[in-house]
Amino acid sequence: MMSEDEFLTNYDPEAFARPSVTVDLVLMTVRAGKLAVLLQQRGDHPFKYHWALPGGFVEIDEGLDEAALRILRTKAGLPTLGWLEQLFTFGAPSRDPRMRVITVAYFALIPLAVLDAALQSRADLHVVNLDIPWAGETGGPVLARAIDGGDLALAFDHATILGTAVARLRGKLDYSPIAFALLPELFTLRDLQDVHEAILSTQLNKPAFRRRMLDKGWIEGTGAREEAAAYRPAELYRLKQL
Amino acid sequence: MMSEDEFLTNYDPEAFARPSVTVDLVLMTVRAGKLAVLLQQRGDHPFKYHWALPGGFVEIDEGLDEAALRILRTKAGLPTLGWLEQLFTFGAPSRDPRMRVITVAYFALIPLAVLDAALQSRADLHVVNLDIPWAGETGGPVLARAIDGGDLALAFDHATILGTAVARLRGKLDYSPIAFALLPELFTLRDLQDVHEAILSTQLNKPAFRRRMLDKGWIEGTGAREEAAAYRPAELYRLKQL
DNA sequence: CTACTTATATGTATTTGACATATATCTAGT
DNA sequence: ACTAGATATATGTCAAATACATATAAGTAG
Repeated sequence: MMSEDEFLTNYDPEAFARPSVTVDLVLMTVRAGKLAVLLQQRGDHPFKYHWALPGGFVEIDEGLDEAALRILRTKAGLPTLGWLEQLFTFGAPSRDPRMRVITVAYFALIPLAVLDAALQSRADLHVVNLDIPWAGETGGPVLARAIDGGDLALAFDHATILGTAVARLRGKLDYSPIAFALLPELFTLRDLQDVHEAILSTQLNKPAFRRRMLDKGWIEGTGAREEAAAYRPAELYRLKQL
Repeated sequence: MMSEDEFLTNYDPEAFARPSVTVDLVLMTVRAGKLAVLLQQRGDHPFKYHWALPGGFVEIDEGLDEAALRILRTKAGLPTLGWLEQLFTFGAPSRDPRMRVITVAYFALIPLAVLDAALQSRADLHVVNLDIPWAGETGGPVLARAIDGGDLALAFDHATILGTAVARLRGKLDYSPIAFALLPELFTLRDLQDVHEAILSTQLNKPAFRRRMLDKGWIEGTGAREEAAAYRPAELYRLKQL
């Protein structure tokens, strides 16, 4: 019997069937107090007219993070962004009916304003609301909702990928500065709380939230105040630079 | 220009060079109060005589978890075990000098006694102590230490993979029942504390640890006591079944 | 100038975890 | 038997974190 090392040494890359490897991008934002995600509607079989995450093949000389950034650039015209991390790798043999595709899912966050600006010229891409039928970090698939509240069919295992992304986002929310990737450079504490509430789908106590955020030491006041507020304007904060 | 969908539909699996996909297994245990991992010494180039994680190719019709379980079985003769989860996917183009290999790392835990029993007939596999040169969940590569304290050279990017595994283990320790995968069915609270201290590389306060563990509601006393204790024998606990 | 609304600050109770100390119970030896 | 020694187990207290309630401040709109 051949050892692993011998096998590797004599391995002929063409000798065995190999899976394709793709990167799929879960690009999330908060819109009107709800989590939303960037999807494109498929025009061909399989899953014709279903909604899918933007994705693409990993090239032979390209790293995974690199591939994710390339897809972000070419698919959505987005330059740099605040948050991008590897999420999970999905590789069930049947997840794509055409052939074996293993996909490394990535997880990105961007403020709605930036995303909308980049999508001006991209009619194929849509920002779709998420409906999360579980609380906390329970996990499980999520639903995508059209503007009229209708349930949008998701392609492949993308409902599961989206569920994993939401669970990751919720889990990291209070021990990492992940929420700031969804806010502009200057923001009020109410803005920050709105983002947290959208992600968690819960109401938070205001004074407790304020103290918690200020105690973490991530943010600093600017002295400036928001403008065009209907009532007392709040102070603008910014993320502290290391 | 071809759309993504058109491209996928017309995609010829043989047309483009594709990466190989492997699964690498970080099988950890606690030995004499220290974290240790299962490694094998390579006999051929590249990284001849360096130490490597057990791993193997993902077959074309095989899921990722399935591949990890197969490698666990064939590499180490281990049947079922308490904990197995996907860790992270490593895909730098240069990580294997021979060809492009993307590896999905898995993370497994097993009590030392079970591991030792399975390794009786496997002279190529060794359980090696880990030396973690950072505190908490800082992250970064780790070192492998021979019995005499010498530094063992690790193959490929396996020092980084091991570092990721340690960070994951530490991070999950107090919000998931992960430590019990390193203990036999019956254990004392001191046994449990020893496992925690080995993983965290810190000393823990005994009464606080006891109360914390009992309050979590994961374990239940059996009424039985340990035998052959030098002094007062402690009660044996077991993990509650749902 | 007043009413209204929201920002900001503070007071207090509950909970969680840390450390110190006390009590109980076993073995080993006299 | 009894005692000493060591460890298991229990409790007491304190500090930090968090939640909710309430008070005060500061702006806009009439």
